[in-house]
Amino acid sequence: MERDVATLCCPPVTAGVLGEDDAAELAALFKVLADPARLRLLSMVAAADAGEACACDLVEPVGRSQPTVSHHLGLLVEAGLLEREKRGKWAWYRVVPDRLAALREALGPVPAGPR
Amino acid sequence: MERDVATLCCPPVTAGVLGEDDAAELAALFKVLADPARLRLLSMVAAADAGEACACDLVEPVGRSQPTVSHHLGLLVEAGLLEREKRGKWAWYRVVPDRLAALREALGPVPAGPR
DNA sequence: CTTACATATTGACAAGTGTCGATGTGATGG
DNA sequence: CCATCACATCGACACTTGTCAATATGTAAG
Repeated sequence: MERDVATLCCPPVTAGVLGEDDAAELAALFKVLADPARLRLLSMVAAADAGEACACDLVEPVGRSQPTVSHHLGLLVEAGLLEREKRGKWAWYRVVPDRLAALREALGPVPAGPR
Repeated sequence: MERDVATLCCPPVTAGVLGEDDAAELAALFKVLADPARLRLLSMVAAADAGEACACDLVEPVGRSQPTVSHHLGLLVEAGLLEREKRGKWAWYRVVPDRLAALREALGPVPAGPR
């Protein structure tokens, strides 16, 4: 069984020097976002009608083969960025907003907090 | 000359479906963050005393060879996340906060605005 | 059961990437 | 000049990764 990325996450980058382990964990998360196909899939699910999208509706617009799309969706789920629910023969995906927020905070503290 | 990543950046992921080109550009940026050594270097420069750090002080703590560190710093500069200034025989690096902020916003709109 | 369909898994391969040793480039100091 | 130091570039190599065709798994319909 390989390293599970989806557990916790994200000591902020701008505050303090990251240790090798924290850095590796964060890097693994960014690696999931470091692919055009995955970013497009993520945005497609985020823009879907009821907040969820069927895999069957993602294959054609993303312009990759069905196995490739399934592979990318699997990585996004493993990283905790998407949730999968199987209904009948279809697989439905939703974004996990908290996970995205955590990633965002890892890039620095809140932008401009009122004091 | 290859694709320069440091020009503009970042149509947000959560609003609308990304096109292949925008996705590729964003992915290229995330790819730079998708490495433990680079994340550590970034955090080290961010945590440096006067807001800048000499490359000579980064090699040992990051635990990689000098050429490897130079390579990673070069990628961070090319991505616009760091600025380099040569003074004498030393190279000094500063973070580019706007660039980090842009990346953060690409992960979604502002977290939770007071209504 | 059989067929059809949606999705996941496997195997294979080309391309990309992190790493280091060796070497190149410039600046500083004798 | 010549030696030294800081940094960048080059060449090579092991390892990772995105991709697809083929196949397996599982569900629904007849």
